Amino acid sequence: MAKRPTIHDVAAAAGVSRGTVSRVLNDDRYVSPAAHAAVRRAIAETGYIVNRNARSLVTQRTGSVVMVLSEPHEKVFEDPNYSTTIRTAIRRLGERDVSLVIMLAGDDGDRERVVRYVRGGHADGVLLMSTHAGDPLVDELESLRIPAVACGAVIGKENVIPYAAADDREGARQMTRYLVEQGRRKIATITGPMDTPGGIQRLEGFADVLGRKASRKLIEHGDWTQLSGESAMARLIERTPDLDAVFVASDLMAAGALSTLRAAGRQVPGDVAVGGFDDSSVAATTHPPLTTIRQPLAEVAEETVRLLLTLVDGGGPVDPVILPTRLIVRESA
Amino acid sequence: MAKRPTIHDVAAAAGVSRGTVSRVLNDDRYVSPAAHAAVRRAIAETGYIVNRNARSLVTQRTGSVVMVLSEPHEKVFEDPNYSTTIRTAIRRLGERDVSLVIMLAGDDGDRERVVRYVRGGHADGVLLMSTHAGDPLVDELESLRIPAVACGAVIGKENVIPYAAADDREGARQMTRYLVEQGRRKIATITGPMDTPGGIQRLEGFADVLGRKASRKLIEHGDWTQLSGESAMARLIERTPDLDAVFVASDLMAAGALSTLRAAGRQVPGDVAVGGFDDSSVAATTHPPLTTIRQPLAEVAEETVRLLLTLVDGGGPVDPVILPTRLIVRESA
DNA sequence: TTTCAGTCTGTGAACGCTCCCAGACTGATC
DNA sequence: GATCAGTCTGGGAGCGTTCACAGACTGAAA
Repeated sequence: MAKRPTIHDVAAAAGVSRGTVSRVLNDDRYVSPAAHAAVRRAIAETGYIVNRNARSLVTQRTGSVVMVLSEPHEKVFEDPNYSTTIRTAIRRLGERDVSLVIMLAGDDGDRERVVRYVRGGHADGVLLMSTHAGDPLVDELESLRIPAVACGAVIGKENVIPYAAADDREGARQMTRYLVEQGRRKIATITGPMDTPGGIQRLEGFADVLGRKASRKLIEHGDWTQLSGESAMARLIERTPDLDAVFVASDLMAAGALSTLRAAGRQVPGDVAVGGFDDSSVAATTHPPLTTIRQPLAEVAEETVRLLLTLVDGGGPVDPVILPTRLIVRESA
Repeated sequence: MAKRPTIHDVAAAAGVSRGTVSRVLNDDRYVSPAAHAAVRRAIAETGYIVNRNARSLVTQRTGSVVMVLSEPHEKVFEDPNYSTTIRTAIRRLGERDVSLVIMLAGDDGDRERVVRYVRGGHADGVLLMSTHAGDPLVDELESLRIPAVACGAVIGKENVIPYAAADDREGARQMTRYLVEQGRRKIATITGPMDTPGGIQRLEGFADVLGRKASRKLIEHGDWTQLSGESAMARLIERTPDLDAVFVASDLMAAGALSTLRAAGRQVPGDVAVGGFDDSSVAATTHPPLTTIRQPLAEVAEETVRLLLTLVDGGGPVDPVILPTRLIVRESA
């Protein structure tokens, strides 16, 4: 392979200096139309491409951001929602010619690698995914003063790490209200982990609507996995056999709840109505298909990226963005 | 934030020259134990981290590889299998301190961006995912002579792009044999797209077992999506109402086939046995749970990464790796 | 005519690293 | 004590950019 052309080669081909080429490359002021045209032509002729390493060396900017997935290894991606977010982020960043590096932060070794990466100046910004409350990584990033945003709030850091998120609380209210309207009287809930915004806020929304009817014995906690949905449902029907509805804080857990109910001989929605949350891809494949709350995942991802790019460009402090959810009625409720 | 320490600072702190520090950093020969210790200590004290840009500028190596997802935008990630592959790749690469950049290659604009990225020397290698037959990107990468491997064969380029893959053909044979052993007589199949290895080879395996009984009218094609599974199944039962089994080349399509069968009033597995492929996460949530073929996805991903790193390290030509599949019996067959 | 602001261009000096070469120092061998 | 191979170290050059600055040229205003 022939050696790659450098800015010198372009300058020579265009009959101008390095400086002028650089100015054209960076859309700087003060380049005559003639010089501009000559440089453009020379770039096309030589097939020149800027060397980002050389550029980064002097600008201290990398043209890439890192997405950090803070889940224990086994769980990463278990939630199909990740896919949408990643895809959307790549696309939006790509349009701005920013590339996306993905790193895991499931254990201390991983976290150290992330910190080293960021401290090494290899990313202009950090996009946090599913970061749990108290994650030490957040403090470290904060002290490095690198632009950071989160997709979904970081509990306890809502005022430090800007974020975009779906309106979990209102979404939970929508579903709970719907169950009430359908005439359900004994409504239980299976929540997510209580150190995640989805876990906390979806329970709050549930309680907002039911008030004191949301008794402790009608609440069980899961960890977003299907298996945890199964066992939480089992505990609920054992404790309150006459419940007639359950709001499950994620579709995957709802799928688990459905199998438990089926195994227990309860008809859905005849005996028990089941409401999910997410409108993820499993929602359509369960039997019966899940009535659920759709989160505008793509929009959340887009907003997250927008926030990050604003920060990276020095666009000053930004406010969290909360996007509305929507009830999707299928057959389970 | 204080300016980041450079190799000069470390050298000064250790009382040696830049050259010696660089030698320690790169595990070069000829460094005295004393100098080595002094440098290590100085690195710890100063909190020094190498600047990869500066290093790349001279070594022409980046310490990162790019994963290219060659699917039309809407489809990327639809298949939950992506998640496993990405996660595994990140982890294995991370262990070697190689970072992973993900790019989309769904349209020409995307492809051009990928080529520019690679031509710009920003990656040491390319990991292709689900690349279709005839993708122009492959030729371009070939001409750039950058190490490239694929996760799953690239049709028509099997001898050019090394790959790791599950044994699709044998997997299809396993399932078909199983259906025959269960006493099924009229066995149909829903294939994947015929420009993908999974589409082609799973059909071949099916035909291997059934011989001339695999008549054209028992074959329908899908595009991996659930919807395509639904409609393919509808065409099959219309054309051959007395079929008693169907081998579907992916779990997602099988989920679609299940709903069509249910809507048509056929009992599964009573009237019609359904066999899937992938053992992806949907396989357990369908009703009834899918009997399917498990692909060793994580191992495939690991092998793919290993191949790539071997190439990147100049480890010479490598051979494709084919890994065995396994029948998972649940309830649908 | 002079002055001046505005426009445009070229050049040297970084950025932080690795590579290579020259040279110093060891100890063993002739 | 000279030679030599092996070990170890320092420093100059260069990787491909951007940035700051100096200087040249314009045309309009004083």
